[in-house]
Parts: sequence; structure tokens; C-alpha cells
Amino acid sequence: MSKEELKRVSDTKTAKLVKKGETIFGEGEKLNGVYCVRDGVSKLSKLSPNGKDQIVKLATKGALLGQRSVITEEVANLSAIAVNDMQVCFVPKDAIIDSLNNNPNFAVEVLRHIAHDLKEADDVIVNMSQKTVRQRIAEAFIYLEENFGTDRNGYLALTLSREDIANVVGTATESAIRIISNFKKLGLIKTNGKKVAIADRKALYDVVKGC
Amino acid sequence: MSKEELKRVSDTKTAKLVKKGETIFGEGEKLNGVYCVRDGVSKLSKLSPNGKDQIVKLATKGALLGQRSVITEEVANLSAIAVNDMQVCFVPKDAIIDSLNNNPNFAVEVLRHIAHDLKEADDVIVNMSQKTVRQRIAEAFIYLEENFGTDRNGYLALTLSREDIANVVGTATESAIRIISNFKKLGLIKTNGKKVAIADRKALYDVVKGC
DNA sequence: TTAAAAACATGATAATTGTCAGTTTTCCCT
DNA sequence: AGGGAAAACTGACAATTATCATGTTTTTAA
Repeated sequence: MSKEELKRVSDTKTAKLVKKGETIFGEGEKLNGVYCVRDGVSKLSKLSPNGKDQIVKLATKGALLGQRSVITEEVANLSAIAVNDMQVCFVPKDAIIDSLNNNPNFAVEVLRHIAHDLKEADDVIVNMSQKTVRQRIAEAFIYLEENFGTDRNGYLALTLSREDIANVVGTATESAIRIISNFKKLGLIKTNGKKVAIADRKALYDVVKGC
Repeated sequence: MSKEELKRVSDTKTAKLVKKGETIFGEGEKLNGVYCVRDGVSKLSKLSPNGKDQIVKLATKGALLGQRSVITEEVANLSAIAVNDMQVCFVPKDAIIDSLNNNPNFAVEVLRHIAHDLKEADDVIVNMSQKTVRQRIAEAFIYLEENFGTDRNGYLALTLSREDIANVVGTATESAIRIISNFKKLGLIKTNGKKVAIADRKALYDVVKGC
């Protein structure tokens, strides 16, 4: 099965609706397939021993959830939870494993994809350890705009709770709130309820760079 | 070419000596092959915009350096620098690409390997963002013991400079030194020059867990 | 619609970590 | 072996971030 075939297979499946806040799979769960995101956004997070969730990445349309665990035949390392209403479809493990073993193109495509994910993860490690919370929050807004876009009024298309933002950048919710308020006060962003719009992109970049 | 064949090919190559401190390849460099570690340890690091190096991982015997970049045909994302004297051999890019395209087993083996690296990277992200510097340093010593072992006197077989330890856990060198001194004072470790031995494993685990 | 729950917000304070400015020790090199 | 450089160390202080306490607003669900 090639990637295209896999896509075709998944396209024939009726997508399942996953409501905001629902868990697709949990950390430590044995997966018997991969979930393909048709619509909506999922957070992939891990509970750290101190009881806080760290969001490792956000997955959107086209992403495959649980792919890594199925490949290594391990239990899920992360939880996948819907950030908003989602449509996902399920591709059973056997179909994946079969394709991997029988279709070199498929294996190489998946390999390239995972290799790219690994690069991104390495970059996140550097960001997490070398940037301040303030820099990371500024970067998070830029990331959200670049990857999920904005609505017609300029607000980030993906609205995260303050707690989720804190869990993305790895800080306390209160700290995130304070910094967001401060960005607003400085005119770097504007807010409408929990919706956020970037108001001064250049100044926000300066924060990321530590100016 | 199967993994075994690749191993055979690389075995026929005369390993090149890389001295402690020498660079195998630098961030941003175009790689025309992969370096296989025969002996010694390499640090894989990335310079963050603030001018500090973050060590993303340590690679030892059997590891392939630059593998990820060759697969995605991108420029190197990390620098590889010898932590002690090393022996490495070089496998040209073409051999890798050929095998990937023609031998499904090889592609799947590499895929599994990279998938495992990705899991580890995700775990590092969680550690970096949710643990204190103190916890991370305690964890680093345990990691070093588990992965590189000890000499006959119980000292960690891999000796890192204080600066390298700081760069592994993502903190200032002075902070690392202070915490290491404190561990010594509390009897969690003993030191002999820059060599470190774990003296109270249980207490060190308690530090990691935040007790 | 309204009560309860969750999310947001802010202040006060403590804890952690970074920075700067030195001194001492160790390591190398010729 | 001796001189110079790098690494290790220490103190004082500043900056960042976490924690706790509490009040307000928004969301959710019966």
C-alpha cells in the first residue's frame, strides 16, 4: 500500500467525531491503529511526575496520531486530546505494518516524515532549555499564527485556554496569564475573550530574540 | 543493502580518529554521508540564539551521526563534537539512499530506530520543561551511569566538564557547579577531580522525584 | 435561567536560577 | 618543569518564575 493508497483507504472510512476535550488515546494505552486527523486539532501531551501536563505538540489536519507507537510496537508515549471538535478516522495497525514491510516507498515516506518530526523535537528541546518563559510565549503566538492562521478579524484561528498555553511552553498557568496580560498592555497582542490577535508582529519577534 | 551489509561495509572501512574536542560536522553543514561511531562519545548540540550551546544528546558506540539529515536531505541540524577521543567511520550518502530505496527491511529498521529517538526526544522535552535544574542534574548523573557505566572505582566512565553538564541540562555553568558541589556536600555523589561517582543512588532518585 | 464549575486575573511572597566579578585549581603544551 | 590558558569554584546580587491566596468573569449543564 502506498501513501496514496493509504490515504484512499482512510478516505473511504467514515470519520468519527471527537468532541472538544475528549481523549483519543491516553499515555500508556496499547494502540491497535493510527488515527488520521481529518479536521480539528489535537494536543499531544504527557503527564510529568509533578502532576503537570506538558503539551509536546499540536496535530492538525493530515497528521497521524499514534504513528510512532505503532511503528515501534510500544504503548503510547503521549496522550491525544481534542482541543476543539475533531473528525478522525482510524487505520488499523495491520494495514500499516503490512505496508511498511511490503512497500519500500511507503516506509521511506514515513521515515522522512518521522525524521522531520525528530528535527522539530530537537529544536523544541533547545527552545525549552535556552529561552525564557516570556520568549517562549511570544514564540507560541507566532507559531499558532503561522500554523493555524487567523480568522477574518485577525484573531488566531486556534484558540487555546491560558492553561493550554502554559502547558505548551512549560510554565505555571498564572505565569502565562501574567505575561499575556503584559503583552496586551504593551500592545503586542490584542484579545477578545480568550481569542488572541497579534497586533505588533515585529515587537513580538523582538521579544523572542530577547531584545 | 541490509543493516548487516551496511555494518559489514562500515567494518571494512578504516576508522578515522577524531580527537577530543574536534568537530565531526557542524550545524548547517551539508553532509554527504553518515558517521558511524566505533568508539568514544560525541555530543550533538545546537547553538541557541542567546549564544549558548544546548547538548541535545550524547552518541556512543554504534550510533550513526547525521543519519536524520541525510534522510531528509537537509543540512545538519546539530553539531557533532567529540567528547573524548573517538573512532568513527564514514558511510557515503549514496549507499544509504540506495539501501533505503531498494531494501524495505533496511528502511523499516532505520524507521524503528528514528522512531525510538523521537520518543526519547519527546521525553527530554517533558523533562526540560517540567523539572528544576537540580532535578535535571541529578537525572543526568543517573543517565550517565546507566548508559556509559562506571570504571572499577565506581566513577562514571564518561567524564564531562561542568560546562558540558550545564549544556546537557540547559543551565548556566555556575548554576551547575553550585548544584554539583551541593550534591557532594550532601553525600549524594563523590568527586575526584572532574570525575564523579554516585554515592547515594536512592537519595539521588529522591532528588529527581522532587522529594 | 441560574447555580456550580471552570477559567481568568492579580497581589504578595518565596524559591529558583542567572549574571557578573572575581580567585583558585587543573590541564596542556613546548 | 614552568608558564599560560582553560576550567572550576565562590560570593553577591538581580532577574525570573513558582506558589499561594483570593476575587472576578465566563462557561457549562441541569
